Amino acid sequence: MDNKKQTKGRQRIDTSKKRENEEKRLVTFSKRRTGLYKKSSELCTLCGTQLAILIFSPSGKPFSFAHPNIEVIARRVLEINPQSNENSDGVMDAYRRNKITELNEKLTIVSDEGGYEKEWGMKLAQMEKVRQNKLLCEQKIHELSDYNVPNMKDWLLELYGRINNRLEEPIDTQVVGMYN
Amino acid sequence: MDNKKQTKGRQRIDTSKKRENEEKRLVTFSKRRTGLYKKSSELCTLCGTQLAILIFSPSGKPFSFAHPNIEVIARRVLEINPQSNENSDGVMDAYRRNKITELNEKLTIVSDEGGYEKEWGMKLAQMEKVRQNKLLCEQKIHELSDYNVPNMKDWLLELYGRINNRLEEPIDTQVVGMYN
DNA sequence: GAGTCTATTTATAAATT
DNA sequence: TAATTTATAAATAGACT
Repeated sequence: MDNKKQTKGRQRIDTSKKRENEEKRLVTFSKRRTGLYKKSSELCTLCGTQLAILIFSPSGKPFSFAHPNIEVIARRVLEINPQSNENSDGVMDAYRRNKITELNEKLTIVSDEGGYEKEWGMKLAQMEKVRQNKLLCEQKIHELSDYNVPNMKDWLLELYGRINNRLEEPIDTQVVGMYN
Repeated sequence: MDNKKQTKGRQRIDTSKKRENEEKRLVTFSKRRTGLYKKSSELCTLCGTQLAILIFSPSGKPFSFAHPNIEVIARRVLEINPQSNENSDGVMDAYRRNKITELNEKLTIVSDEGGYEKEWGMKLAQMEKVRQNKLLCEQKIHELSDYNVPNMKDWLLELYGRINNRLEEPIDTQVVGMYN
C-alpha cells in the first residue's frame, strides 16, 4: 500500500522576520489578510463589538475592513434575515461566508477606486518615506496639545507620543517635515 | 490505566451569533482580541505592511493596535537589535512575545487614560445609539462630496455610502441627527 | 478575574491542479 | 495566476487554579 505522504503539509515559518521570497510573501499576504478579516468578523459577532482595520501594503495600496456594517450589508445582499438562527455548519453558511469574502473584496476595490483611501494611503506613504530616513518614533511630536485629533495620521502620532511619555527612558524626539 | 479524558477540550461554538453568556463573552473578547493582535503583528512582520486596528466594545471602551511602530518601540524597550535574526522558537523570542503583549496592553491603557480615544469612543457610541434606532446603512449619507474626510466617523460613513452606491438595489438612506 | 492546561477546532504553508 | 488539497502548526473553549 502507498504510505507515502502526498505533501509535507503546513510547515512552520519564522514569524519574526519578513518573508523574502516575493511570491510566497504575496500569497501569505492574501491568505492571512483574509484570515484576519474572518477573525475580526467573528470577534464582532461573538462579542458585539465595532471594529475597523486599515492595512497598507508596502506599495501603499490600502485595504480596509469594518464591522458590523459590512455584515449588515452582506445580509441584505444575500437576503438573509438578520435574526436568522441557522447553525454555522450548514451549507448555506458556507455560501454566506464566501459571499462575505467576496463583498469584503468589493469593499476594498470600491473604496480604492474612489480615491478616497488614497488620501490616507498617500499620507501614510509620506510618513513611511520619512520613517525610512529616521524612525518615526524618534521624531519629536509636539503641538498636539488637544485631543481633538482630526485624522488618522495625527491619531497615530498622538498615540506614539503618549507611549513615548510612558517609557522609562524618554525618547528624544523632534519633528522633521512630515510632508516633504 | 486511566483513559478518562481530563477535559472536553476545545468545543465548537456558533460564530454566527453573539455569545449570550456574559462571562463567556468577556473571556472570548479578551482571548480573541489578543489573538487578533498577534495575527496582525505577524501579518505586518511577514509581509512588510502597516496596520491599524480600532475596536470598540459594546460599552464604548476603545482598544487599539498599530504596527509596525509598536514593534519598533518594543524592540527599544527590550533592547533588541532591529536587525536581529534570532529564530522565533528560541527562549528569548518567547520572552519578547510576552513583552510585546504587555506593551500592547499598555498602549491600550495609555491611549484610554489620556481621554484621547474617548473622543472617538463617544462618537462611535453616539453612532451606535442612532444605529439601534435605525440601521446606519439605512440612513442617508449626503454632503460628503469630497474625499478629504477629516475623521473616523466620516471615513466609515463615506465607506458605507460607497458600498451602498454599488448595491443592485440601492438602500434608501437619509441622515438622522448624528449627534443627539 | 487573570493565568494554565487539555483536547479539539481552525488556520494555513506547500504542493498541486 | 488563482483555486483546491493535504498535512501540520496555531488558536482557543471549557475546566480548573
